Amino acid sequence: MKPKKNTGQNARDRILDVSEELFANGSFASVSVRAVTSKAAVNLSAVNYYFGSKQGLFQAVYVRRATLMNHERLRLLHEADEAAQAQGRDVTLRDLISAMLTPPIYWLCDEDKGFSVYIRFLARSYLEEASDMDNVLRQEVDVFARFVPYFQNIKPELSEEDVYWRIHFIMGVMHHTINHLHRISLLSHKACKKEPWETTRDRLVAFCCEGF
Amino acid sequence: MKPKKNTGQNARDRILDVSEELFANGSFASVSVRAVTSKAAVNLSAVNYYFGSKQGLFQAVYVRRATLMNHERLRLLHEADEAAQAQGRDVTLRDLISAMLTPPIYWLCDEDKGFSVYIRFLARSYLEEASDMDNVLRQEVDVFARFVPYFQNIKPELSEEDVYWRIHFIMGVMHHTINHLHRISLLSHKACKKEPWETTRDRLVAFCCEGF
DNA sequence: ACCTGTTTAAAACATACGTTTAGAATAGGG
DNA sequence: CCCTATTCTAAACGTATGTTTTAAACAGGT
Repeated sequence: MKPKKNTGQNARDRILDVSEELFANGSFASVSVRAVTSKAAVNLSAVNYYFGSKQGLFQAVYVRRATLMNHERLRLLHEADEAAQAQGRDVTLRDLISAMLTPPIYWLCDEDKGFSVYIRFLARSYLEEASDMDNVLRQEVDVFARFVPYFQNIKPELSEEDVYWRIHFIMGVMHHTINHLHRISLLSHKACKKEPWETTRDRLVAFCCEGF
Repeated sequence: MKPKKNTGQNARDRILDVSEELFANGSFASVSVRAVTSKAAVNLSAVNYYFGSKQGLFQAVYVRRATLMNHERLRLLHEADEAAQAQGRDVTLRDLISAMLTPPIYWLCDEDKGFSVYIRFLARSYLEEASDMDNVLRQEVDVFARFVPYFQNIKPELSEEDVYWRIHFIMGVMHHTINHLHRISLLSHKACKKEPWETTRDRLVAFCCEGF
């Protein structure tokens, strides 16, 4: 009768949290429903009860926080846009790329919240053949489409195709960093140390700005 | 008694070819031994006979062509180095990055050979938790280590850490392109068309050169 | 032909999987 | 308190999994 019991950590949320983490570290097929339910300390059938199927659970994990990050990106874009207009200048390339990369990188390195896990989950999802991953991507695609006119305004000589290719490359740098930040030390023959997230973000933004 | 029967397509090779393709399109856990053997038209137990286990098969797929690509990279590096020395100049940034990216991108877009499949397999392997993937990566890491002095020679102001971060970013752009080339159209709102591999390579190299 | 090592075949094994079912426990409103 | 909808539990179902076993087929050398 009542719409929802939203008191702290009910079974549903616990399942989402746990499966978010497991899906972030392993592929869809490699994570079993039993692993999720046992780690979440709920009954095996809870997944099917709340989400219908394992696939339904996966999509629920995605949906839960997807819009937040993209809204944050658009918020940063508008913020930069208004600041630029106030000063009677154009938005800078750095503003745009920073607006795209700051939310995920900030969340990735923010160890307190569960967002860090979600970012890794998201990056991995890109490789998941889970049938409707194309639909899942569409939201992010639409957000980036909003950035395109700004890019073209700054670099009018670029075709739309050029812009999209460069955005594609930026996503590549971002995803790779998300997926392999934990072994950057190995990949660099121990040359790279742990550093604050702003430093990592700045490296990323600098590389992408120049590349663009 | 005889060392090996290398006549064309024996069962072992057929298994390797098929599983290479399946592992390129799906995660380790999502590809079943039965799917491999049935598609390869061999008996179910052939995988365990030849490779000991499913894991053994996966590593065998990796090992089969891993050294080739890295040798090709080093070959291009030496080629550029000698050409530069002959003209009494330094190797260019473009030479270095092109040497890293040309082999995988060329193979990726070469539809005749099975290498295209392998490149996608490789890119996906990076996300596989298959226990010793860190060892698997080491070979590629070692190859890139050979590039580092050249980069530092061109840009002496960069620390070793800086160089490795930039190489890391280049890998990101490359892997992302490999993994998502098939849906670049979707990601770009249909703005990006199919194009010859050299064009794609040049986009990549240009982006990475500027970013570096 | 015989022997020897290699390869293929069919069947079975034990376990893990996602999902379903039927019923008990729980909670809140009347 | 009773009623109803929701949540949770335990057990089972059918199937798919990786691997093992046993033996047959095959090949090449002597």
